[in-house]
Amino acid sequence: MSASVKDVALQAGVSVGTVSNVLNHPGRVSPDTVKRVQKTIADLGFVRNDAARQLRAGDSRTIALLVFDAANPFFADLARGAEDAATTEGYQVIVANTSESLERELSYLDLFEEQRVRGILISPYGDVEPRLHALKKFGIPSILVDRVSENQGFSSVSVDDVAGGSIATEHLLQKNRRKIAFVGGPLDIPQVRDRLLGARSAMESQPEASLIVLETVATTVLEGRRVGHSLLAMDEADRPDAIFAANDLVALGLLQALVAAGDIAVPGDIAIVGYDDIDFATSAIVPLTSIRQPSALMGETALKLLKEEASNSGMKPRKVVFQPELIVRSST
Amino acid sequence: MSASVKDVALQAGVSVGTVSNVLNHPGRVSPDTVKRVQKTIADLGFVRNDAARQLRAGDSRTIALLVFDAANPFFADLARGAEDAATTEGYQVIVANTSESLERELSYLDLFEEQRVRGILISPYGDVEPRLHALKKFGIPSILVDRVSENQGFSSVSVDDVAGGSIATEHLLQKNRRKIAFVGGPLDIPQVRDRLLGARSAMESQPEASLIVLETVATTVLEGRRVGHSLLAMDEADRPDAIFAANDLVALGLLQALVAAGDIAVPGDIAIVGYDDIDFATSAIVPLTSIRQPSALMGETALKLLKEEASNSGMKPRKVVFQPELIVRSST
DNA sequence: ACCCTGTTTTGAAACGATTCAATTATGAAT
DNA sequence: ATTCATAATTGAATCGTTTCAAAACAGGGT
Repeated sequence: MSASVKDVALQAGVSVGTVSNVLNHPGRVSPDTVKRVQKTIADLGFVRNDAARQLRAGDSRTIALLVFDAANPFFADLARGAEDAATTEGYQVIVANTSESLERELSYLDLFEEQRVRGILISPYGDVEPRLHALKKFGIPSILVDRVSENQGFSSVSVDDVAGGSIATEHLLQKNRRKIAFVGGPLDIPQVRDRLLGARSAMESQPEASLIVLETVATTVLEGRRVGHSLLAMDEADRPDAIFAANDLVALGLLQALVAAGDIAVPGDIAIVGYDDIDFATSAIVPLTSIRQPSALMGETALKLLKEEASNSGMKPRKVVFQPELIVRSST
Repeated sequence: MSASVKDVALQAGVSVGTVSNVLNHPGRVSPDTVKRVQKTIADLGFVRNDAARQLRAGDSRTIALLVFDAANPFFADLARGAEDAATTEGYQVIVANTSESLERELSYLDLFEEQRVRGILISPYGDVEPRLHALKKFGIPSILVDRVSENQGFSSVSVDDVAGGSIATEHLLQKNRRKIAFVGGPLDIPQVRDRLLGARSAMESQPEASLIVLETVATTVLEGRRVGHSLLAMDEADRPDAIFAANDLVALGLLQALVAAGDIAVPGDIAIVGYDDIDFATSAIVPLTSIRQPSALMGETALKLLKEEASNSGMKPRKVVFQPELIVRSST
């Protein structure tokens, strides 16, 4: 169907080795020959077969990025950061989305292993560390993104979520809120757990304040809206006067439900803090106070760590932890 | 480094052909042998090398999705639709983002060609049809997404953007707006051009109404905000009383700039219509009237078309055109 | 003419899975 | 015991590239 090096070699009157050299080490070939071969390549429409190249070379130039919610702009930003860094390093990034399915997460990891990708950037959903360990032994390194390794086995790029949760909650306490609700879930997701942990620790400074937890099945706009409606149905006396949402999507969902109803004012009745500071937090119906994470920078950093680990497999895992930042807007 | 079929064959006391059959046609192998080989595979930690398989087989199970703005939730939704459909069809989707760079767009297409992907779903940014034609001749079909083929050469899944632009503008006219601004760009992007075209045609029914065009360099929140600020700086008498934004990102940017300033009311002074009806339109500072496109369904449909074309290369290009839908919210 | 050095070019081997024609094993029927 | 059909297994050939030791070539110095 399509031309191979052999065809090019034949047509150009050189050997296959020379064609390959023109492609990969043009310096080793005389200028005349380079020109002639290149012309033939153009004439025949030859395109290198990457599968064959990779088979021979043994390694690929592809890095996989696996996230569990591509619809979250936080991950979109992170992906962009990683992609930009990859381009300058000569790698290409493929992004895969597991949509919060453990099954898909594992099946993508299988796929990446078959494809012998150069490395994996992963924001894990389930408990994949054992699987990642196997991959590492196999020669495929991983970097955890937005989460630290449970047992120090992997390098990671994350934000101090405990600190973030604490900052957010302190901010609410400082605004004289005393009945705080944490909305997010599932609670076994480390990001969510840590943010809640931070919230709890901040509560200790105010013994008369209380924290309730409203768990969701996912950190999405839809779930936020659902909880918002349940708050509306609540007896007014029992309602919290502040909400710390596990991320901005949940916070926006809450806003939609609460503000649309009209009889709950934000921040008058309920103050809301989100998390991630996505672009859309600024333009929300009530501009959202949020905890900013340096998403693109995180992606970029993760890619750089991965690059080093891919070329030097004996490295000790490193942990890069960014500090979160409170961005105050109208919602508090 | 890692075990190959040969190693497995040796260890299990069978031939490589048998190992391959266990992997691909287990029915042809006796149950005992299957069991024994599978045990050996597990013991040795054998993982099939996809490059070798693809080299031999000649075709891959990978479909590429190329978009020019992965940060736009519209494309995230579209990607999810395509991915879901792909999973059920046994394909895998890799997503690549060109960030509105023509150079990157072409370089990704080169990459996909080298990788011999099964097909390409592309929402083109630049004028890539000639390139796609070459790819087709090479055996790699493409489906245009969110845009129709200039010369009928490719199948496409799109929304009638002219109709969408027309509906949006009619809605504004019906709300008694007479000085309408179209904000978006660059104007050589077909989606933008068509929406403007639709707007122009709707204007014809109202000779005393006027349409001005404020071109942007990209359809992003940032550009929307920029135009918003320039509107603020405008003499009040000259200001439009309605805006049709080329997409929701631009509309949200406009909202941020206009509403934050406080002296322009939406929709009081200026009504705004966006396009795409992304999730965040609902929770915008002024919930946004928008033109809805069935994004996930479009992704799904595109993948199905591609699948058919990949298995039957002689097909006539088909065009699927969805109708856009006006979603009215507070911003008008 | 010959040797030496450095530059180009060659072509067979290797990467690892799949295929398929050929071979061997199995067992039922005579 | 022999034949025959069917099932199971084999292993060499193949895909297209890269590598690398060896061969060919060029040209300067004696």
